[in-house]
Amino acid sequence: MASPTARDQADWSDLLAGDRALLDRTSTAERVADALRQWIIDGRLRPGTQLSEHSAGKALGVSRNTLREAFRLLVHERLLVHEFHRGVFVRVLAADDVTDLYRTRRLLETGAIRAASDVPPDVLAERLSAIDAAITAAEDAAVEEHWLDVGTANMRFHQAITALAGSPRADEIMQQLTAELRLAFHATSALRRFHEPYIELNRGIARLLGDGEFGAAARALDEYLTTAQRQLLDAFA
Amino acid sequence: MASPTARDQADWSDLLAGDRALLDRTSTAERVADALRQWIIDGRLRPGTQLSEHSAGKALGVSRNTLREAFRLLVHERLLVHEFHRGVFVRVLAADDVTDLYRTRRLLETGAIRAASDVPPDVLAERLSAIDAAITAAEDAAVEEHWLDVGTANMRFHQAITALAGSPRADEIMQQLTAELRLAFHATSALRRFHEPYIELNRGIARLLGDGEFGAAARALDEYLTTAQRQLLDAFA
DNA sequence: CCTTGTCGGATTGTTGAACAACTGGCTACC
DNA sequence: GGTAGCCAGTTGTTCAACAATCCGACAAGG
Repeated sequence: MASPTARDQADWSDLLAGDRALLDRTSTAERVADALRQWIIDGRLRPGTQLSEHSAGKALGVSRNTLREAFRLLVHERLLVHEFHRGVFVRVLAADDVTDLYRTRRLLETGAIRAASDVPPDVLAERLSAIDAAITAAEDAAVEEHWLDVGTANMRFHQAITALAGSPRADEIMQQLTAELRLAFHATSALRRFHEPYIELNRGIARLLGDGEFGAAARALDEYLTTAQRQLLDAFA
Repeated sequence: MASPTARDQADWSDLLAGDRALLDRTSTAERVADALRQWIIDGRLRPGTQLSEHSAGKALGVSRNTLREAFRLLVHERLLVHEFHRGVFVRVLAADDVTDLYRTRRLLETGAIRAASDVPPDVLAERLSAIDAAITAAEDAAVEEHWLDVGTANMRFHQAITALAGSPRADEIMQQLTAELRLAFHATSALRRFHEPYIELNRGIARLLGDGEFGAAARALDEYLTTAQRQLLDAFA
């Protein structure tokens, strides 16, 4: 049917298609949004601070129009709020927001665990190892007392839990939720050791998952989230 | 404490605060996005069609920059796709997308039903009545053979199911998912009677919910979604 | 026949300037 | 003390321009 050369070419295009995203193919507005998002997630932009179009545009070296496109993206991700004719501000979470964030996470994460029972064994093993890797990263960061990295690794743990469902959309939603949750962490600045006690709990959940105890793992995670939520809400007051 | 006049004024501001949104307080870009979103949801803009900045801007009477802001929003909602230096197109769903949409819906909807057992009775009754209302609307539209309205009511049913969780974020996610799903319906144009058989199933689920049989309702919905997914995927081929 | 090089029109990406609309604070006035 | 009006600064939106890129057409070459 196909000559050898033709098959080779097909292989090329398959391989190349994966790297298409690497060839910049990204607008200035998106790169600006990426930068701002990282600044917010890292806590370098405190909740409540206003981002004036003029100064932010000059600082980043982009025009006002481009900056506004980037703002739209981040507003849509709830990291910024837009008040008409007043400007954009880094979002300040209310207690209600924290409650709802945990409610939504509970929905997604426990659901993903329940869905894990239908995942074929080899794929499941791969996803479980991603969970383990996140826990290990958290442990390593903890011994070095890099609490910000512990937080990052902990977020990755929860994203890996969500990834059990194997749904790109669920993954993206979860990523957005965790980014939003960072706003809460940074709002309550005194939480340097907030994440530490959860590392051990994470291990326990991972162990249950490894044993195929999906129901028990879901219940444990549910309880876990309730505790974390309460603790964060307490820190709010 | 407060003088009568002061209390009157407080009443005013409370009442007025509800109407604040009516006083435009919304940017042109958002209104443009709303319009385009409705056009896509209604199927007046077919998947795959390109939206050129020049002609769309002239048609809607807005500048190119404003239009681009609106495009960003809809791209973020996955209703449009943006190809660098090529333009924006109404999204064309692949079979994978349909699968993932149903996967995510299953996560959210069955999770919401499970969460319903913790909702206080009076609030629960209110939310269940919203579900009933959606079903009734679908039945009414069915007898008049307005199949597009049946689809809309059916979407509202599933949003009402999700609303059992009482999470604004989950509600918004679900709203986005249903909008995205419309793309699939319109891509397979031959589905005029696609929604009809589900009305009865919806009734059955609502009955189970009313009886407090949350586990059974979740299982029924899960099965329901599996069937619907298969049927839609078949229509894709 | 198929591939490759080249060209020109059309569209998008991005910028800067301009003006209208609005906000927030200041002042003067009662 | 409160209120109306004014004013500087910011945002909302448009417009025009230019650079970068895409796409189809057409020609050249194997």
